[in-house]
Amino acid sequence: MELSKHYDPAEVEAKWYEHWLSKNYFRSVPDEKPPYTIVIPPPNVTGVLHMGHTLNETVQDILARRARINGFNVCWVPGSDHASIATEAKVVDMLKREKNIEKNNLSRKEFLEYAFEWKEKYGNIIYGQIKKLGCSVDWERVSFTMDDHYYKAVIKVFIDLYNKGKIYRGARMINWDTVAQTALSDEEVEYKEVTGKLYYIKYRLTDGHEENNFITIATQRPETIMGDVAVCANPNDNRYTQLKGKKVLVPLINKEVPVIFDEYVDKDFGTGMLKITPAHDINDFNLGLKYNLSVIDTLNPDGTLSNAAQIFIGEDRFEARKKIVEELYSKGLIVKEETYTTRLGYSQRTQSVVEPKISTQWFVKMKEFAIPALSEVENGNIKIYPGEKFSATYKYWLENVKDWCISRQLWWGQQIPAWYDEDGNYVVAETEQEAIVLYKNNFPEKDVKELRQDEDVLDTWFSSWLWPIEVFNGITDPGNKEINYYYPTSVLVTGQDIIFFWVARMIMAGMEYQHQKPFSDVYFTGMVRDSQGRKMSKSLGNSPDLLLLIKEYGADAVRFGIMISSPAGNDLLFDEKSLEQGKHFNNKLWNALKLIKIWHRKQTPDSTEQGNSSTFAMDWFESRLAQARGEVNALMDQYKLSESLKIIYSLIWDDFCSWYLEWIKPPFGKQISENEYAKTVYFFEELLHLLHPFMPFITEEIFHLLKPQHTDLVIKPASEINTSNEDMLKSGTILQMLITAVRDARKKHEIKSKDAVTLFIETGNNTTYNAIESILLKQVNAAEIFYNTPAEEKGINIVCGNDKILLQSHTEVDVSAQMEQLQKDLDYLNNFLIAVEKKLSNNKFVENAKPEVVDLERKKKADAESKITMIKSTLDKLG
RNA sequence: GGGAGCAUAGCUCAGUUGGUUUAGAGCAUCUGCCUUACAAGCAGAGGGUCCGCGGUUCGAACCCGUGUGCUCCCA
Repeated sequence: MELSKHYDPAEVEAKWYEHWLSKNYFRSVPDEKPPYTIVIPPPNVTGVLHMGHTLNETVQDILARRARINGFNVCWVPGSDHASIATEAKVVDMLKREKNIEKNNLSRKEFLEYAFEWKEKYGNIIYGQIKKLGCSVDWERVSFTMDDHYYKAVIKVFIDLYNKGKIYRGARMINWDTVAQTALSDEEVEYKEVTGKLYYIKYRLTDGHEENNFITIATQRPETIMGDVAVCANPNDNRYTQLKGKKVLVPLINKEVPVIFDEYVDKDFGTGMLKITPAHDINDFNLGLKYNLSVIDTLNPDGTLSNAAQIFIGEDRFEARKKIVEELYSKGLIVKEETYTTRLGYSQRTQSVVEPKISTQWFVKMKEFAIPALSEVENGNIKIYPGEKFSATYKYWLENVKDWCISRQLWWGQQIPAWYDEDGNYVVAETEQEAIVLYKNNFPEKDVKELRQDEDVLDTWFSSWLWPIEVFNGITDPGNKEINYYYPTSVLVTGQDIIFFWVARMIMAGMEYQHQKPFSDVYFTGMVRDSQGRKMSKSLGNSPDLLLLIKEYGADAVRFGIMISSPAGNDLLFDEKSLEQGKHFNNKLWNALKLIKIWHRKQTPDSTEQGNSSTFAMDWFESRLAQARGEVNALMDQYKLSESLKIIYSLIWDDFCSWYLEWIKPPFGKQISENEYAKTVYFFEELLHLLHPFMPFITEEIFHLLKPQHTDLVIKPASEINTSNEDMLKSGTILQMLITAVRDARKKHEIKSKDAVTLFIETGNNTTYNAIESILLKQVNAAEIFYNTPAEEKGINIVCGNDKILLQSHTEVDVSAQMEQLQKDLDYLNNFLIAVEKKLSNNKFVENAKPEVVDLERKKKADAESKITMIKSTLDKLG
């Protein structure tokens, strides 16, 4: 079969993925082998995979494929997340745009039908991308956080925690998203620094009717003055003590409110006088509780002013601010305004300014959950990679954790199983029937036939925190065979940005319901940025389309590119150059295959072997391979994936292609022996196996093109690692250094590669040269080598290690250039010798340093001295 | 404002408990090659005040202190 000039990934990748699926290689059922379990961090069904997902899934696939090769029963569970707020927003938007339907005009049931349609469409897009990328997930286990059993699990957990007293309902200051019109948890608020204005507003005192009898209060939010219920100063602030017992009028609406005193007020901020608006500020709310003040909520859920505001009713809060400022100015009630830098909270999902709001919501008590979640990480039961960076953050959050607001004023999600009567009394139960029974028991005096279920749904994270358990039905069917086998999972691979949202809460849920950690290791990937270090975002347009990248470079090259530039835990600066590097690597592998296939047609019996040189090449590479495999294993165990890939890349490109294949290559017109051929094929297979987790498609393809196989690479067990022979490795290095030194000299003296040269080598290391001689001859195009024989004519002098080489050729050599080079070497060595001698002449060093360190310095000294002698004698001869 | 981390070649990063020659890799750069697997290639080369300052030590990229700059998390 004729192999094409360049490797073409598209067809190959589709073919092998189909094949792997048809053989059920990714299917996992519990058996006697040790399990290796990964649950995918479920992508939101809001859209498509971005580069962050790509990095994540690639890392997981590498770990999964490696574990599979290493004899584990690998189970990688795919799935997606219903992403309550984000998806509902997208569906609402789509309905409006495409169908001209307002959510308000739909029933809950109708809306959910549209939402499920959306989920089908986008869920499938995501799964298609995961396939294209080559992910070895078990497709019979696709899970979704709104699957029937999953839904039941979430409800079951809610009821359980409520009954345990760990969930409660109450009015609290929460974060309100005026666009999505729902409560948010503290974690869903992002703070940004912005420049605002501080308005100094006059509040008139009620007694004494003189015009200028007023106090001035600074506020950033003049639109909330209608919700003021008091003004407050520090009791130690002498400027205001005479106001005790007085009242002031709120501007524009002329409402009378008292002046109160509390040490909370900062005397130095603004005028030292604070307006108290309990409905719109958490601190004001707390003061309100302390002094028994009323709460006047002047905002509607959509951020417009409510009836309670009395003026500008229905105006948006920011519009209202402008108009109120105008009106205050026109009435002479603003003293001044200042620019002021402050931090504002924005909704993670809608990017709107979050409104602090008093609202009755459901909360999870977090303090108790935090204790085991913290100790599992602190006692090393769960290991975080990279550790130092995130353990402290994790600990801080858990030690300062606040209660978790879990109710959302949305439809897309698990509806809260609380049932209310008309007076607001409620019970918590899975079904209405159960609720009625419970209700009759709890409220025997009432006669109610119908209860109304809570309209709200639960926070998405309240479902995804059960992910590692419920994908195996661990909540709905506790102690079943699968959860017992697969749990705890082996590793969680995710982004550092969801350490609190998800990682910490999964540990909490795991400890609560399985009494065991959900995963042994957590591997945090960095964030994917563009090559200039900017975050990838739609607005910047710097987020590439995964499928287009795969089309252009192939999935293997995408995987290569993203992994080679992705140091553990660090952000990844995505650059298509690295994908190109991956594509070139594909081509390199392809060409190595082509070369070996050419040899295949021209084998001869073993008796005509190339002799010592091929034996050396094979023995050396055997050792080099063993060494590299050991390094890769050690790195992989520490999740240093990028470094592992670099080692494999260099092993294949440099050691195998550039050195080994050239060394074993038969001379022009000659043929390779059967033994040499078989060995070379074996090496290539081992290399493909080592690379397979990173680049699964091309490795499987070449593995099969190399020779007829009884198995597929994807499931072929890894062979034992042989020990590497240190002497052999050393000899290999000497040979490489010699070749490079001679080639360098040839180039510097412009000796054409076609001109054969003669080498005179002065060395004490004849055994090594015996083994490597024919390779050396071939690699530097030398006709002959003489050992320890004085040369009659002049030539180019080269110092390599402890040996001296004289190179003779037909080309006229430039003596001065040679001397210059030698002088440079001599200077370097002299300086080096001075440094070593200084060390050795220092008594304290000789006395205090470890003996082996001192010996090493002595050896360095001896080495340097002998080299210096060698160079000097050469220079003398030349001069 | 509180906390954490980082600073090594033009870029992105390695550098294991302080001593393996005067610090390594990939990419980029420069030079020479269409050499019978590969120009998506081969061969070779250049490139560093290890952020500044001070300290500990016989010895510091590495440990300690301090300054500067950047990043992230939390309020």
